[in-house]
Amino acid sequence: MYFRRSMRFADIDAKWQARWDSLEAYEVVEDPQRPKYYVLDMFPYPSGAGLHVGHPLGYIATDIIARYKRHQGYVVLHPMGFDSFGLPAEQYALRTGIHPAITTENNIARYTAQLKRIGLGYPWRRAVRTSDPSYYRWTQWIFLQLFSHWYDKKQQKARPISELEAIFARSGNIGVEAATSYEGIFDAATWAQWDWAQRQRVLLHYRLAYVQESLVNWCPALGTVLANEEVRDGLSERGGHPVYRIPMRQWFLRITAYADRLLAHLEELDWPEAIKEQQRYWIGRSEGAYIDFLAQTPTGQTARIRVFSTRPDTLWGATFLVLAPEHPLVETLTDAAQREAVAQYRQMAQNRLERDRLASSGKPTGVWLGTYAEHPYTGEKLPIYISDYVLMGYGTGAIMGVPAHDGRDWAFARHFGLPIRSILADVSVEGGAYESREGRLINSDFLTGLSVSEAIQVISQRLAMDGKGGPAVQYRLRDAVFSRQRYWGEPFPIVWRGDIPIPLSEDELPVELPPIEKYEPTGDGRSPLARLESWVKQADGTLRETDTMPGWAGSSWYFLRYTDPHNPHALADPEKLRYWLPVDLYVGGAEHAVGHLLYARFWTHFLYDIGISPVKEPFRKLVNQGMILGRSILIYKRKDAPTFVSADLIPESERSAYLPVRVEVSLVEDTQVDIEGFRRWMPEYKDAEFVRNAQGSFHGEPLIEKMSKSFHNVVTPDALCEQYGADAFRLYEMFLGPLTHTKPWDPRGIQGTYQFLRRLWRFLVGEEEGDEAPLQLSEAEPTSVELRLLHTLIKRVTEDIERLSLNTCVAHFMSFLNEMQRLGCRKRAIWKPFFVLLEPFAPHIACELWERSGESGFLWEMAWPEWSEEYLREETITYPVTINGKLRFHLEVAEETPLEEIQEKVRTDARLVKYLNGKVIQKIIVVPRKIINVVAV
RNA sequence: GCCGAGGUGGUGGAAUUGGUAGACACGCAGGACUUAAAAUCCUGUCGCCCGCAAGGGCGGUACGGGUUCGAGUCCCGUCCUCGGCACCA
Repeated sequence: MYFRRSMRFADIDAKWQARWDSLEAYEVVEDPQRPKYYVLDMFPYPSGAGLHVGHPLGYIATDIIARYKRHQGYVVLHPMGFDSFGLPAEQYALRTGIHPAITTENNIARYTAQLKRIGLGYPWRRAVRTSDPSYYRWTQWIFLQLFSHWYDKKQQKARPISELEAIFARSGNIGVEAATSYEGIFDAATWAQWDWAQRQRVLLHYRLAYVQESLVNWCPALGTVLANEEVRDGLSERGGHPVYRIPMRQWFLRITAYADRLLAHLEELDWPEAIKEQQRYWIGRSEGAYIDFLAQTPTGQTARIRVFSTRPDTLWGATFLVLAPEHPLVETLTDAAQREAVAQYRQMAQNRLERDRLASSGKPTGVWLGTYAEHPYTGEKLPIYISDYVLMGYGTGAIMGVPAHDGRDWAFARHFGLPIRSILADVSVEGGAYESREGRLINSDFLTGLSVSEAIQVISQRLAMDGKGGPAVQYRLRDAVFSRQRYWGEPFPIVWRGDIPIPLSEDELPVELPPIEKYEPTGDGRSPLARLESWVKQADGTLRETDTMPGWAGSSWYFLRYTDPHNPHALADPEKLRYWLPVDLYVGGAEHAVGHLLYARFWTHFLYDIGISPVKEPFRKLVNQGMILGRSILIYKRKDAPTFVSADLIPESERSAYLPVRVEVSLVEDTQVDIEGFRRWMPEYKDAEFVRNAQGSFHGEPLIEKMSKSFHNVVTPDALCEQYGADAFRLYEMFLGPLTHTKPWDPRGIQGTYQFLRRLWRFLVGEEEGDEAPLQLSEAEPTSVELRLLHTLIKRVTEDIERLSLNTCVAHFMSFLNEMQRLGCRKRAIWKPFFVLLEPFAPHIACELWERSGESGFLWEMAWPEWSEEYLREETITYPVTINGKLRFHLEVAEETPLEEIQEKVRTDARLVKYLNGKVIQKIIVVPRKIINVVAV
């Protein structure tokens, strides 16, 4: 009986899901007459493992918001699609020879079925996938736009490269303030002399998409280059293979051009402070100054070493210079006697993995070049070192060592016996550097007597005046590597003529990814596409680019495509973009804090500059859903024998004699393990001995940890939906706790929401009714108590949805049902609005109850009920009375009783005397409708 | 080390601007129905103490201070957990 009845929820699910599909209930069309709401889930990568219960947490929340907003009259866009290019499908192809397109197709089908099973109301006709040529055609198009634009710092926007060519023809690059890696200066005459190839080489330094030879993270095992964020401790994040730094020609996007804007616009975003802070740090703006030091090379020439410092005021405290080992001047500045030692150090630094560098952090290393630089004002000789604590990629790759006021410099100076010289009055630098900016300068020529901030101003100006440097701003942010030597990604719309990249024209798009037979990397760093000569070699002698784009290419603009997903003529219709953007609510995991979210912002700013995106910032409000942790079960095996012992029989002191083994959670009921199931599941233990407890059962021990296949603690939504129905599953996901918190998945807990729906069903439909039994609601007038409970519910649920407190909404529904059961209320006037309130959370059962109660129309289109304060009012208010803050008794007064009268009632209350203990009442504080506090001394 | 979030019963959590701490559930215990189990229903469930009982007292939101008539909530200090970053000049 239990089994048959529980199946009914699954039947109801199927009925309504089929109906929504056939009605296309969740497709959406723009309506300029009504307000829009765009709610978005982070783009999933369709992995082979399918969804576990952690994934849909955010999807269910946004589905509830979307349905709620729809009831409120908004035109709601809540789309879903797939980020379907990526390494896992390619690595699967390497193992199996199955084309990534097929793997991806299968995985998407599985994901889609799982998402539909949960009753998520997506407009599936709008689904996009990044690996579809009709989609990546526009990813390639955006790349072409980046390639054909440069960033004008004066106008603070991207401009067409043709305008830059016109400027160069008119006046060279003098006066051009651009985001560029070009360092030379040329005039119009020089530009006119250059041939086409030379001009292209120069322009490439200005384009927002450009190529550059650079040190990259080369991972031989994956046969590919990794982004910095994909490398952890010198190992690849995926697979944990060693990574080496080698030079390679790479595509880059000039995100640094947008650093200032990406930083400044964070202010206006309704995002969690943690994410904003991470982006601020990632962009890492720091103000300071360039300072030029002159140095004599061993051959008697003069070299200029430019350093960057955020503390130019400490110039008189500098006692040495340090260059990054890769710094281009190291070669020329090295004295013959030091050549060997320097070469060795550079060799080591280059191949040294980050892992090793971290392991030895704290112990300074470095080598003196054997030469000196001259202090720009005192002329003092400062020794020049190289050390790997100075990074080539940040600032100028050179620093002045000020040991008195920088901790790392201090450690370095101590280690090499260099002088430590404070330039701040009354400061001790014996035990360590004084890094605070408090104090007055001493021994600093024209800076002496100034405060730190004054001195920074003065020296910065003075350096600029003297031609020895000047104020400067540096960013931690680097340009983003945009090349991947992989197959399963977007091909570049680029061909090469010699060393010059040439963009294809728009009408040649999309450049389709050709089929290949071997997925192995070529081993020399090029992508598998390089083997396809027929594809690479063009009739005109040019060669196709064989790199493909990284995973974040397609995901940096997908939210734009959803507004007009099948438009063959444009990225999207401008009208539709204007209607839908920005995204009003974006929900996803915090792991995308700096990667995806920064790139998507960058692309949107760029597309805004060139008139495509109507907004600069794509995501107005962002919410990070918390992780759902799994509950693993450990059972204990004797280390010395194939014997498992029930966990409750092992005292703490004997634990060390046992080895914990994780059991597949589906073989466990609470902590009790199905031994036969375990033997079948893990045949290597099929003959093991199991020691049961006195009750004859065998127990494991629970452990809360990340949900992962390797921990055997994965719970999938599919089985839960079959057993309890999609609605119980949805409610439980929400009931677990606040959306943003990390929380464990307790498999027993779903009983609670399941029980709630069963009680609701039994209360309204009845115990043993047949499948088609209608719902007999009473037409009687509701009482004031019933109305008060209903309107309280409306108010609570509405307010809680608004602040995304969905767990408390579920609790309110439960309390409401408890009350109605107690009152025996089955009145239509009460339950009809309830069904609307319930629909966003439990759409299947709500729709079924709505239909059975004889209501017409589609429940999901009904207006959201509004509460009315007049029903919330009670005739009497029960005040808690506290004496000096301690709760003593309750006092009931009529609603509109004046303050004085309430105070009088308290003062004369017989119960008061007993608690006063002879104390004298000082005053009586009445907080209207809340509390009464008697102050007595 | 730095940045961010957090610490409330056996468990997940609630308490929206300072106003009855522990809502709503899970689990557990006891009971009803049943030959029995499942399912369902009822009762209890922060700790300690007094009472046969109804009921009452004291303590309690990581720890130590403070502000306030009143603090889980605000302020100062300490400890712990989780997430992120890591030689950024």
